[in-house]
Amino acid sequence: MKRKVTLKQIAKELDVSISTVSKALRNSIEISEDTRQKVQAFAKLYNYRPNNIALSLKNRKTKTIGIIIPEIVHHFFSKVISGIEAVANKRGYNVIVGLSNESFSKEVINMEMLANGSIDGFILSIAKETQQQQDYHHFTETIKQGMPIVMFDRVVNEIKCDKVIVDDSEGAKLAVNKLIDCGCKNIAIISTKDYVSVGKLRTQGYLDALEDHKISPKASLILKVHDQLLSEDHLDDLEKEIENLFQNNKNMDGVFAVNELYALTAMKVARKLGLKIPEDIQVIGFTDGVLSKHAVPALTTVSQHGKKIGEKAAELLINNLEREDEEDIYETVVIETELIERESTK
Amino acid sequence: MKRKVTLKQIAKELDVSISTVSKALRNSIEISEDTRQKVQAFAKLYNYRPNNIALSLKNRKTKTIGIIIPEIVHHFFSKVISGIEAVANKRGYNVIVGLSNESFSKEVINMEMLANGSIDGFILSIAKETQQQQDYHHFTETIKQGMPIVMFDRVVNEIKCDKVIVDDSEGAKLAVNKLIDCGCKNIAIISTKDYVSVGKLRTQGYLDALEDHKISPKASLILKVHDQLLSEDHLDDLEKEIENLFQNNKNMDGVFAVNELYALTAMKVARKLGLKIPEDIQVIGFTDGVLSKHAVPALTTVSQHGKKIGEKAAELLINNLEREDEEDIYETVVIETELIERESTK
DNA sequence: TTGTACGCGTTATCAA
DNA sequence: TTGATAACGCGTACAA
Repeated sequence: MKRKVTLKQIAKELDVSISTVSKALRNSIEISEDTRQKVQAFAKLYNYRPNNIALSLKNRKTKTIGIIIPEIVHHFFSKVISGIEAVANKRGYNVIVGLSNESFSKEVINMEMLANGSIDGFILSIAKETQQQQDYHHFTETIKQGMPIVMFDRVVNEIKCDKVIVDDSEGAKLAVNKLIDCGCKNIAIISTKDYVSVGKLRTQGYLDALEDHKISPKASLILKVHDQLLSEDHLDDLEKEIENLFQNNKNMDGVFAVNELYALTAMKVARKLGLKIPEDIQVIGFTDGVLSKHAVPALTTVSQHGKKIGEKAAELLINNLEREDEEDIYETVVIETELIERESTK
Repeated sequence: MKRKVTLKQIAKELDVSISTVSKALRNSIEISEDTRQKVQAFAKLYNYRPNNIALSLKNRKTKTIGIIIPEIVHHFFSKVISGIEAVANKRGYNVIVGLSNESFSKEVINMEMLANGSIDGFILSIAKETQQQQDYHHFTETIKQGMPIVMFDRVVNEIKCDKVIVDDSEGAKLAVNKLIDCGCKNIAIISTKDYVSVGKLRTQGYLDALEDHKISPKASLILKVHDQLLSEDHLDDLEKEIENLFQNNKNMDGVFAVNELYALTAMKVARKLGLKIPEDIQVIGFTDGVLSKHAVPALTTVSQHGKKIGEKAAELLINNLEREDEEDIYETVVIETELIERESTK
């Protein structure tokens, strides 16, 4: 087992100085053709590669991007990562991932670990717990120390930084308008508690769409699910809540759900109650993942274009990192949502 | 925007030497109570944290693990990552992710980038193209340079390193036995071309199970799909191939598919042909992802316990990294598969 | 054409 | 009790 070869070792072996080796490898004209060839041959033989860590230390930049997301086993976040990764690699950056598991403290710890020199900047989506506690000091601290942040999807307005979002309320409107166009009169929404920013915004879009059509919202048609129910272990409880919604609103003929799981569960309940989709009740979800595509019937959804979000976020971050002038001009990029019509609507 | 504070700055500010500061912060008994307090207070005020990169350079270890996987938008791989991440973080390691996109060259490039000092060791699953070309020099090179590798799921026997696998052929047997027990007489397998190791192994398990029950395999019941068809863009072609399978085997009453997508597509085709599941035909898939759980009917699958695979892989790697003696004793850990019975079987 | 010295941020060793 | 120095690996300005 031979260690990675360094400049020093090559220098010693060839009986020249370290800097000669360094220059020779970088094809400096200062070095004679002769020694250059010799050094390069030797380096090739031993498969020399400059040590990234040493370069990072010297250049005071690591060429790696830190990503903090709440959860990786999630189609949307995976898509975003793959978008970030694609752009990052193309521009010579690596990607390091930290998971917050929706926990505030894990988010803070993870960011601290990475902020101490491991990365050049962050791309992140905020943990639910952080949104709930509204404690954002770790973001302000990080930014103050000169490390840029790009937030996506779940963002916080108070923090000044680049952001990539989808227009959640607009996307929701798109969905609800579609349901109305398809003849639905009593449309329910299955959303999350309000502190989850996207849940709140999508609910707003739902209300706006109703208002635009002069339909007055009914409280009983608005279900704000406790988000613990998103976990795999509480599927039954989620089902029960949604079944209540159905039972309390016998005339319901449309459902807009703020994520795939809620939508699929709604379809399941409907089926159980003997309702036909889309004949008796139409369903639209948010987030275009595999579940929607392969559901039966295939689910009409609002697509967020996760990969594009990731790409854009990476671009913003890297542009910022490589910008010469140190001006703080922050952008908020809105990625268009798109209604993907499938079989769960008429 | 103030830069991260360094020992040097603290030293200058307090008019002491760098090493005094360093020692004071590490509670060295060499330092007087007085200066220790002073330094610590100052450090706290300015939120001093040692620079990871400098530590890495000095200690010649980075405390980060490199992961190379073919694809992240995939429930199984996401699960594995979350398992790795959990163990890694608990033991003070970070995780850096590279995607090969099933491409040989991307796999090589990604590994080269990370191997040059950025990480202490690899956890990886091999790209399909690499399996096809059977060019493994980048693995041997890496290992030779003293950087340990742990392979999972898609492994290659020729390389000496730790491995975490599921017993693919045993899992497949489990599934096919179940189908036989449930009364199936004509069981098809939908697999991949043989160069994909797991496809080959699962096919072997299928054949073994048949043989155990003295059922002679029929060539027409064995479909080896071109794996480009796994991509989202070729769903229609996949469907067509599977439909042919059904048409050519009218008496087929069971299907074992080596992944979720093939299984779901089989169910779709069955439905299209008017076959009832599980009454007319029973289906079992491999990989227990979200698709299986939320399919209609819910799919019986062989679960690989992806998270556990990741955890085990991380353990093996870190144990290796932190082992004092430099012995090369490599383990191959087999994670038990488990048959999760749902509604697609009787 | 080649080599020396310095600095990136730390820590360990040894000297004061 | 404190400080100077070397070392980790690299690149570069400057000296020889």
